[in-house]
Amino acid sequence: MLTKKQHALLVFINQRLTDTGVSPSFDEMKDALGLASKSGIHRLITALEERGFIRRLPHRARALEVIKLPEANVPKQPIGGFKPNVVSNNPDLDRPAAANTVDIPVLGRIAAGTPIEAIQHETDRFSAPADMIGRGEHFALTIQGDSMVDAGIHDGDTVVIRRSSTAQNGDIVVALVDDQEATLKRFRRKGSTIALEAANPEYETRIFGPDRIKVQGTLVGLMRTYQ
Amino acid sequence: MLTKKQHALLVFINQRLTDTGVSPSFDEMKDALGLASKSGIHRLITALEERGFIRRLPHRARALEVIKLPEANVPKQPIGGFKPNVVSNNPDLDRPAAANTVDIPVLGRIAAGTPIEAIQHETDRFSAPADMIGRGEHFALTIQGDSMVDAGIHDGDTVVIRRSSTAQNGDIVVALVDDQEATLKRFRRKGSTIALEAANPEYETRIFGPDRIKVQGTLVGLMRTYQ
DNA sequence: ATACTTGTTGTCGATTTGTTCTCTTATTTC
DNA sequence: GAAATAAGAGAACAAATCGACAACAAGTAT
Repeated sequence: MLTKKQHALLVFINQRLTDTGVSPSFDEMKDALGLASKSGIHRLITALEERGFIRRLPHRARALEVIKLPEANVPKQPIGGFKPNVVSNNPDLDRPAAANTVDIPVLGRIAAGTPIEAIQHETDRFSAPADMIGRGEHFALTIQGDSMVDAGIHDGDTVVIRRSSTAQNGDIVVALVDDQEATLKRFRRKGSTIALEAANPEYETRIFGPDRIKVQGTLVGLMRTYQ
Repeated sequence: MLTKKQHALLVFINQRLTDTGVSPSFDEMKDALGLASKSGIHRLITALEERGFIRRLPHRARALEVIKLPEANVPKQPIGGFKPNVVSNNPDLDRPAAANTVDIPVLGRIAAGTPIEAIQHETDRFSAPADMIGRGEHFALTIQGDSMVDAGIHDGDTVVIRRSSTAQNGDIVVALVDDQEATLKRFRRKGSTIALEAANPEYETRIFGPDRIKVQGTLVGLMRTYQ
């Protein structure tokens, strides 16, 4: 899963994080790996993020977070090492995700109105109540736009989606149109075409040939925070 | 995840909070970090809040709360350390289990339409994401009726309420009318009267004298499950 | 041969940090 | 309740630190 360099960097980042609580900067990482420039680090970080080992806030300094470690039993037991009262240096990792919640990734924003872009990388994590999650793979998205207001889905809401490539008539789904735009709409199959209906009279229902639409998942939950 | 300064400030705030139970003021933080001005503190606080380490009440003095600490196992065990009859003033931190959730009671159903009855006893428990919960006591209710649909609150939704006896104009609140009926409505004070507005043209706004209404809490979150 | 990983150099713009000041809002005090 | 004081919010400026990225070269495994 990881190359040596990627692994080495991940271990270093984790080390620093658990030791000091402060993310290393690109320069510090560069020195730690004995490189002459930060560019290599940049690529390694991108790769680690892509593979889901770390998360970072874009355009923020020292904003790295390790979200999982490679299964490898990194023999990190420092020889005389002992860890005072700390079971793990990364509680988020071993906790089988709290009794009644399931930790799922937030994969970005999705247009309820005019589609913006396909689903991106993980941008955050989110704990959803277990009873909202059935079996299968789930993820969350943040709603942008108001095309689904009549279904009680407002701008800024977070929706929980169960990954699935099929849908029943009437389901609200995340659909990928022409492998390009992802949008949240009500799914309806009409004869040999597929209609994506908004839940807002100001938006029109769009009808496509079945080959232009790929269902990414179906809506299973919604959360909103006021204030 | 944090820069040195952010980390240093977070540690300081946590220190003060666990030592004295009182948030440090911006000036005290400024002195603690050896700065000449509070502005820097302001930005650091903003960054910490953005990263989810602290929470604060806007426009309130000394209203900080640490909601998580960096993974670092800061060896903060005061040498002869002992904790005076306080397990911790920050339950969120020692609770080893529940990741980012807070367990709150569900106190029954509430009418969004015609009020049914006052809030009953606990009927269930519910795990809400921590970021939905601010400070204070919270509880959940299940919505019955459709008087708030235009606010995106539908029949069957679960709402999270922060217990409070006051509300700002425009807040959605749980109001007890004549000590009898509990209802979820938008709160608006008009002169010496209180208006409870539905978010559905089919329902009328009801206006009461201030002595007939008791605010029970304000709406802070909403969850819905499809399927 | 081809694709991928790794190293390096160097540029450019963004973020972080420290300061000074001004304003608005809370909290106290009289 | 009014005035005085304490806090917090935030704009503006400068300097240092940082991260994003393009381009080119070299090593490696398929």
